[in-house]
Amino acid sequence: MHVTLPDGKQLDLPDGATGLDAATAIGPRLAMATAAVKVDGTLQDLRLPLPNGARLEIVRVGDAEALPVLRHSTAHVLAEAARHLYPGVKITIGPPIDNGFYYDFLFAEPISEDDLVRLEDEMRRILKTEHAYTRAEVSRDAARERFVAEQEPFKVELIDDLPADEAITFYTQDDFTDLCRGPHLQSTKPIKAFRLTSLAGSYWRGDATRPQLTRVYGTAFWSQAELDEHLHRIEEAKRRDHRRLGPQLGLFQFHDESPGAPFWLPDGLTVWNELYGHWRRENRRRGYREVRTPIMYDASLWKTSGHWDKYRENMYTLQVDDQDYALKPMNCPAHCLIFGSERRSYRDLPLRMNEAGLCHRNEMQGVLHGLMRVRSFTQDDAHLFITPDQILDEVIGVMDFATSLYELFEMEFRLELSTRPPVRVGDDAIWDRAEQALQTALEKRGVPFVVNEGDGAFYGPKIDAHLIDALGRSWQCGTFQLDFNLPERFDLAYTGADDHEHRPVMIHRAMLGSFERFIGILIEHYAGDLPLWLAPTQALVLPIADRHVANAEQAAAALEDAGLRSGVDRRTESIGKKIAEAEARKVPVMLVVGDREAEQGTVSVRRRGRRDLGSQPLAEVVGWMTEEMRAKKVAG
RNA sequence: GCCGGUGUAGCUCAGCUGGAAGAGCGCCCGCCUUGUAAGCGGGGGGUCGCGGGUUCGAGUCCCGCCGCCGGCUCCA
Repeated sequence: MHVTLPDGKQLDLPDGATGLDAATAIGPRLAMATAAVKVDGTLQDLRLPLPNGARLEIVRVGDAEALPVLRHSTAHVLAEAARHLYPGVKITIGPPIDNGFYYDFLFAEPISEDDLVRLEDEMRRILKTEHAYTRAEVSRDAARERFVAEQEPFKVELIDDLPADEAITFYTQDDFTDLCRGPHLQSTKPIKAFRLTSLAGSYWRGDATRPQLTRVYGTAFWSQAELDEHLHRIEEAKRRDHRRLGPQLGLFQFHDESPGAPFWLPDGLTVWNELYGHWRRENRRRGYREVRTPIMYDASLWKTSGHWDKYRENMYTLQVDDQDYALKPMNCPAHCLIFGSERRSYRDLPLRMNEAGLCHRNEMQGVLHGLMRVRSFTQDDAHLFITPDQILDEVIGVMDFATSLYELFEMEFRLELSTRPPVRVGDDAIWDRAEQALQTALEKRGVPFVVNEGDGAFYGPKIDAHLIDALGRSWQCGTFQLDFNLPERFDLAYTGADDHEHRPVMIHRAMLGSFERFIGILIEHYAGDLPLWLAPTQALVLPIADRHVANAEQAAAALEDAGLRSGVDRRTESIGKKIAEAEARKVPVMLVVGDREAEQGTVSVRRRGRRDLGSQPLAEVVGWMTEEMRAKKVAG
């Protein structure tokens, strides 16, 4: 048999040769450094036989591509350490994840963060000796027998649930054997730079009705330097955390008296209003008409919409005069009422209705997270009432709108398409059409996306857009959902060209997700250094000495007249201190005025994060600031 | 909601095995009148998250509740 190497050369090998055999044939040093192999582009264990004619690539120790292998192997050492230290612990699964790995255990007694140190020490002790990872294919009965004997019920359950045709493999290092698909390193030797980072609860198979496990998170890198850099990056990212920056910059705050509900302070509300202004102008430009609907409704509305049955635990309900009411968790039923309030013609469609709608959802206490997940938030919502023929054009329009917003802020996003679930409403013809439209819209944008088969809502397929926070956590912001259900429930109709009544299709659309969440992402994205057009104070005038205050106030007044948010630092402090504090407040433009400037009729310009840029007439400053604001530039 | 952690001055934090609540920054007052990242001196400020308990004595130990942090689950 033969395989093809990345340089195009063919390598002849005996039948049944493994990845490691191939590496050995190339050179013994390469064989020693092999972590895994890529067969036709997919990562595979180096112990597996190679298929004839495959494209083969050796992935070496030190390659970023093999990091998941290193981390997975490290997770096994963690499990071994846990077995040594806590006899009777039940092991479950321990996969590599984006920035590390975890292993879920069921401990007889709860463990705390102090135990992470003990576990790490035991791992280091194990790693003092090099242990080979050996792979063994075993029969289902033998595998089952082993874990029954070891009293590992979770492993037994995993084996029982494996498809009948799937081979069962064990990996062993030292005295520890785990049910595992692999791939793994040749030995523990490359495991040097690792750290157990945190402890968390998790549910067996993500099911809250099953036993709660203890998850130990860790990470591993090929070198200590890379590990240190990673840990350092996390520390840096914490500085960008909007929950720290927001209160520090006086943007918003939280109070115990209303958990999960942000209080917007004057500077934060300025950011909010600028964002809202941009959003509503863009909506109008793209043919949306803005509405505003109540936040409290009679329960009958939620019975019509289906929320009363399906979503009630998440809603705030209340009784007024013996009537059931609820605060709205979504705006769609309100918009359906508006649509249904008059006879609609096909000539009225698409009818695009947008609302910055204040919604309340009773989120579980443990999931609240700064501005990212709150109980009271303002969705940048819209509903498009359309004919089935308009699905494609409107989906393209919505995608275009949303991506233009993300691009304005130079933010990266990830798109996901969710298709029909097994249980659903609407006939297959319209699902075909809808899924096709979403896919076409995605392809037209030319951006990569992942497909989550069967993950759509029962009422229609959707596209979700995720943005990433400072710590790499992903938050769903954009969501574009087709809906065949609500128009039915609200008995919505339009008169077609044929003079018959037809059912419209609805598109639910949020792009920012909510103003709260998006501003949270913005703060982290810019590390608080908001672009000029969003900055609460755009220019701060800094008098050198008290005698320059009047001059400074004139300058600030002129800036205000030009529509620029400005202020004066009137305190009797050194200019160095005033600058230091303006920098800390993230003010984009600092204008210094002293004797020289008074004489010349200028101001000295300093931009955030930069040095003295020299003096200019104030009119010139107003000119470029106005232009920068109009163009919504992200950096000056 | 669940698991683990955590809560001390406006902020960041120290406070050992229970024995008179502290520091730096901010704030207030005074001096300095200042040229591009923090001038000097003085002063005020705390029901130690809340409620019980143990103790001669609790910031410290125990129990309950609340908030926050890291996750699980869910979602904008």
